[in-house]
Amino acid sequence: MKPDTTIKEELIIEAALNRFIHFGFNKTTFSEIARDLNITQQSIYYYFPDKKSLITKVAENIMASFLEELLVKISQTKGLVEKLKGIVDVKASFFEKYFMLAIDHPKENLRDSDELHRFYLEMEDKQLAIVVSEFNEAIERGELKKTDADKTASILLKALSSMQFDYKQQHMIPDHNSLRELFDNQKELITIFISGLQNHATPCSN
Amino acid sequence: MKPDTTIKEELIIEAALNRFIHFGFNKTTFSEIARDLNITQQSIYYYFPDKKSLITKVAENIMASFLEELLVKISQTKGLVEKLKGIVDVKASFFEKYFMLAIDHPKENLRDSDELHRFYLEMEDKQLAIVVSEFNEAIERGELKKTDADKTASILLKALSSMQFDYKQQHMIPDHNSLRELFDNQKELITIFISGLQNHATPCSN
DNA sequence: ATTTTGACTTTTAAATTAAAAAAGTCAAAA
DNA sequence: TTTTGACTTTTTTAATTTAAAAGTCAAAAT
Repeated sequence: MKPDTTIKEELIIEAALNRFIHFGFNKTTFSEIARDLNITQQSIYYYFPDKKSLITKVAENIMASFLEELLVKISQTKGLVEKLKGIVDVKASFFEKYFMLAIDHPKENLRDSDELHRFYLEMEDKQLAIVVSEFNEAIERGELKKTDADKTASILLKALSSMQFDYKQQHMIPDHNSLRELFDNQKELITIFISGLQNHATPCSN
Repeated sequence: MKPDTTIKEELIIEAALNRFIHFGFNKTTFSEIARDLNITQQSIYYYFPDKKSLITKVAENIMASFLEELLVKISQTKGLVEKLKGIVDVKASFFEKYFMLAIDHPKENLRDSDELHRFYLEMEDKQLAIVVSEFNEAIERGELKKTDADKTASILLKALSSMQFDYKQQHMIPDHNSLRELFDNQKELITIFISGLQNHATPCSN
């Protein structure tokens, strides 16, 4: 049975997340979170030593559920291309839900804490690791010719990331249609890219 | 024979370019350019109505020589992949020379004039057009299977652009080695991508 | 004892203002 | 026709203030 502290902590995390989703990290204050919970802002300090640690905790939660969904999706699909497209789908749904955390307030955006930045890089690493392992499995299945999975996966991810949503060019809020187009392009790229790796593997080459 | 005005105009453009290369558009003033030419800043206004028009003129010159080099390079290489890699080379050399114009001063960077922005988009269009036409010619040569050249070229360029140098992440000045790695990655992507197109386009679905 | 809070200090961000520098104008001189 | 000195206007930058949020702590409440 959960101790009281843990429950309260989770309530705070939940309330914070709700604020963060709508207003971003920097535009959310402790007193706002506290007001939502009918407590005083000082109480939060009993559970979290500072704002950074609360933000980190929230980010960790999101990332964990992201990775979880990713793995579920991959396990539910067959074939390398379909698995990779599945990754795009998961990314798409998370982006639509949490893009405000990436955008935050336009001007503020660059000053994320070192911690958060380290975190972000860690995430990229994990994604890369997942894709690499899928590549290797595809090679074992004979679905893909032998390649330097590390290098190839890294190139693919970089290529996809370049297609990422650019919050500076667009008008603040990403609209559903251009996001859809973006993710469709990513999927198309995956198809061509993997086909390129397969080379003669297709049974119907002339 | 060139009239005097044209010569002087070109001198100003040249001097401005030299300043721009080192300090960017925003950190360069008319009086600095004038000082370099031993004239007063007001004289520049005789040739250019305002700063924007001088910048535009300089940018036009660079872009023109860029496109020129691009076409030369393409005409000198054989085979779609080699031509595309040639494009990367030209882009690389121009970037190394003119990256300051893209970076400018970090904070100032976002406020380029509308004109310059339109210009930039125009350049992207032209590049796309070139790649599309190379795709079509490759198809005619039988080097490539029939595809929607427009769409495919656009996906390739987007994928490549994502791999672009990100001046916010790095530490200001792009170092030669990481640029080299970047452009090598771009070339690798091109190889895989085109290879993918060569056996992908046929409707051989299972 | 654990948790919460009021009263407080410190830090950081936002707004205001003042000063400086650059952009741009124009009539007169070269 | 081209250049310049003397000028005004606009934009940047820096300095100052103000407000708000972050963070501390001892006392009160549960």
